[in-house]
Amino acid sequence: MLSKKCKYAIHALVYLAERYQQGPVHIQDIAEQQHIPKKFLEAILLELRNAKILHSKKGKGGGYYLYRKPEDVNLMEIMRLMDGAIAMLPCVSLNYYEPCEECRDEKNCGIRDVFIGVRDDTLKILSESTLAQILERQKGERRV
Amino acid sequence: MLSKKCKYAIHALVYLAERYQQGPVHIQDIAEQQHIPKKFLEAILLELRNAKILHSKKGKGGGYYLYRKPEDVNLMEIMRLMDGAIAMLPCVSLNYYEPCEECRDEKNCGIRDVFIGVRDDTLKILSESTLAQILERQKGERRV
DNA sequence: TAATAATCTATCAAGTTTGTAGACTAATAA
DNA sequence: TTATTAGTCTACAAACTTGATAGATTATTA
Repeated sequence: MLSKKCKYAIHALVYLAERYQQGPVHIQDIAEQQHIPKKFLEAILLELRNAKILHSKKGKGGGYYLYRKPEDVNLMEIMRLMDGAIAMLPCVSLNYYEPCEECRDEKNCGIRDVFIGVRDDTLKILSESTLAQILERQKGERRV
Repeated sequence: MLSKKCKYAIHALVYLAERYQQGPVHIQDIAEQQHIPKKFLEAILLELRNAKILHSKKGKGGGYYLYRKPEDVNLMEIMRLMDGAIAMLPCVSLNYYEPCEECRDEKNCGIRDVFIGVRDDTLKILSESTLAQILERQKGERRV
């Protein structure tokens, strides 16, 4: 399950993607519209800023805005940033690999094979799911 | 990530699948061989028993044994039993559905669509991954 | 009926997640 | 230059979840 932190991050980013190239949006605004505790959101936005996904502007008229194009930000990256590994087992994680304590013979582990498959399918979808795509789908569905 | 509980369950079941139709195996044996805290394992096996995946026999010469054939026990069922929902968002879970607090318009949610895709791919693999298959792969790989 | 091994209840320690408070810093506009 | 605005940073705490343990009880079998 995604953490609340990660869900908040995704919602905030979609919100900012809708306002791409329309100047800085301030935290308060995002927090209220997306029902996210402001102080918690601050920490999240800061992380996204450090990851070069967002930029910020201080002072009056300041706020956060998307640094990259909405088509260049995908859910794989966001989820790794917020929640860490996407894989279901540490021993199949690409970015957060750790050997399984239980496992004494990783190469001959039949369980591992299953989760390599799950990981690959999951990463494929998540890496192809960009903010632009999410916006596109929402608009598309609204017309129905 | 899978919980330790779930990993323990899978390992214990694979262990019992290797000893299918060879009489009851007692907890102590499984716990030692798979390096699982005995008392914790007790609770896990009990749950698996209540789910009709295992049976048990009390008294001397007693223990646990697989109730169904190894090809009739898949990881989807085990994971749901141990960890609950497999989906990454409550609003796309088939067995543990809950509306997302954040979401005000579930049908037009572009985020949701992504995770429906992830869920479907994941469930497909997990439901096809049976204890028999896991054993098969391990044996196959050992020959190499 | 003694020994064995599963069953049940209760509890606890540790870690993680979520949320809050307040001081500090940079930018802007008057 | 100064007041105001709004992001930045540090620290913390409540709530929840996970992982693990202890001990009494019950059923079975030799």
